[in-house]
Amino acid sequence: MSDIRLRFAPSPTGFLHVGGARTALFNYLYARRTGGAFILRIEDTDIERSTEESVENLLGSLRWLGLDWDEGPGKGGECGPYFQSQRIEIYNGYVQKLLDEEKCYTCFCTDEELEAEREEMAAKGLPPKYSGKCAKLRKEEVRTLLDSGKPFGIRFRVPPGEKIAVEDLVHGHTEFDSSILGDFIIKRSNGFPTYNFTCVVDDYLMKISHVIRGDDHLSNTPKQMLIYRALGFDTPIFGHVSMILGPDGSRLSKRHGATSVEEFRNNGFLPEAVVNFLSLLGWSPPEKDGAVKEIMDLPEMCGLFGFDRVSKNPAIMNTEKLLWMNGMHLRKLPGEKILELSPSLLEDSFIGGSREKALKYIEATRDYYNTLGDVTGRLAEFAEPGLSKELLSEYPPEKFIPLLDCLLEDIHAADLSNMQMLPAFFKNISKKTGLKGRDLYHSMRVFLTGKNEGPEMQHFFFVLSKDELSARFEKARAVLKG
RNA sequence: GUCCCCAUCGUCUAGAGGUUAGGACACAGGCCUUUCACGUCUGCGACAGGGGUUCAAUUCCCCUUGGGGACGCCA
Repeated sequence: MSDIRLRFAPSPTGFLHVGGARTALFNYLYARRTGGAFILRIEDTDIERSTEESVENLLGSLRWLGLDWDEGPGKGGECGPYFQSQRIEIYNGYVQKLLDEEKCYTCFCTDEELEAEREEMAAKGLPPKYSGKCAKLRKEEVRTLLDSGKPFGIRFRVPPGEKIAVEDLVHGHTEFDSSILGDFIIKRSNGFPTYNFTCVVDDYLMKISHVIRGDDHLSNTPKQMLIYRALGFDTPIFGHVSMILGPDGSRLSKRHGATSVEEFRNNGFLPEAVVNFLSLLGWSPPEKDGAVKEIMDLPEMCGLFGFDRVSKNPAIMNTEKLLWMNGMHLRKLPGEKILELSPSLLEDSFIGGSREKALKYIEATRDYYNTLGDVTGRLAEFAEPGLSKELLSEYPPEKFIPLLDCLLEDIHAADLSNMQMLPAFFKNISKKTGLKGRDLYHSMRVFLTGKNEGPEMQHFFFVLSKDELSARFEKARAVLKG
């Protein structure tokens, strides 16, 4: 195994978002591509918002997508624990180190004070950064406040006027000036350290070589660089992947419809399609023989992925293409697999619990599938129709009763077990009755299904048993005879 | 407001100074076909605007505009 180590570090405060899923995917792909390790770390330092259910959901979504991790929850690993909430002692040690070196300080400001300060800055048209008030506190003052039991947080002392350069894998060279940064909290008054601090400590301790995350963290990076410096850690390679936006170009949110992996799963999408679709949001596979192969499975993507082809632009989520792509993946699946994914198919009254019939039905209708929901969506077309005189009014008895007679006679001896045999069967019926084209096929469709459209006629003869075919044709004959 | 990022068809994107600006989804039409779908073919459709640099800019630089992000004791 190489020294390349990547991680996905979500906070368990909700479902796995498509943006997060894609970040996880890019990390996974690069790790697999390079023979490195893919680590999952749960960033649950916000005890207010982190929930156990979110953790379970996150893990479930990741597993469903097929993004298996080498180290992390349920897997263990040398750099654990992988829940930040279990690493508080570790962070405290580093906070103390910084405190001893006076690279951070205690802050006694209350939320109200900070809020007032921000408003004041905003009113003056200044960037709302912390004034550094508590940085000026004398040791004795701090002592007194501490003794009085006043709550306090720990702030990182940002050195002013420093240039902070980030060489980003996707954005290239980016520079920040530390002066735009206010001293920021690295440890809350409730004792829990904050993201920018834990992230640095863990990425270092877990020997992360590449930090691949969302664009929204780009402006956090200078803060983290400062912490790396203060702690004397080497910095990893950064790569900031663009955001995924909603159809209106704004940040993706609930009002944009399905945005979580969970929802796509529930809506009949396949993990291979979701992963495939997400991979193409911000990455393009290299051309091969002048063409791009867009439909890929995870191993194929692993073989092709690289940050040289990751785009800087934010991407708007287009569900239409996902739908198409899902169909591509779904239609490729063997019938058994589709049946396994659509267990309710067996409960249908037409299928009657018969695996054999279900598989025949799948073979006959698979070209119509885009989502798993479409699998059962065609059943109504196979159900026994309620035929009436009005429905069959287009079909004069003198012309079509001979057809039904002929069908009823020939069905028994015919081999309907193979769809390839059916064109010959129909040809023979056509020859005997003199009916062809629409007269022949459309009438059979209506007699059999009571509908004007649906799968090809041969599919019905393939799926329906001879008894069912006979029964339906007999019924149609009875209605025609009136 | 300040700082950072981004800017090619409606959408995802290829392009890395000279291309009829390519592909995919969607859309329209043709073919296949009893219908719909699948498949296939064709069409529609873009370099945000303005300045530079250059013999030559979609491509490099600057400005504007637009979008996004950060400026939290959220991550």
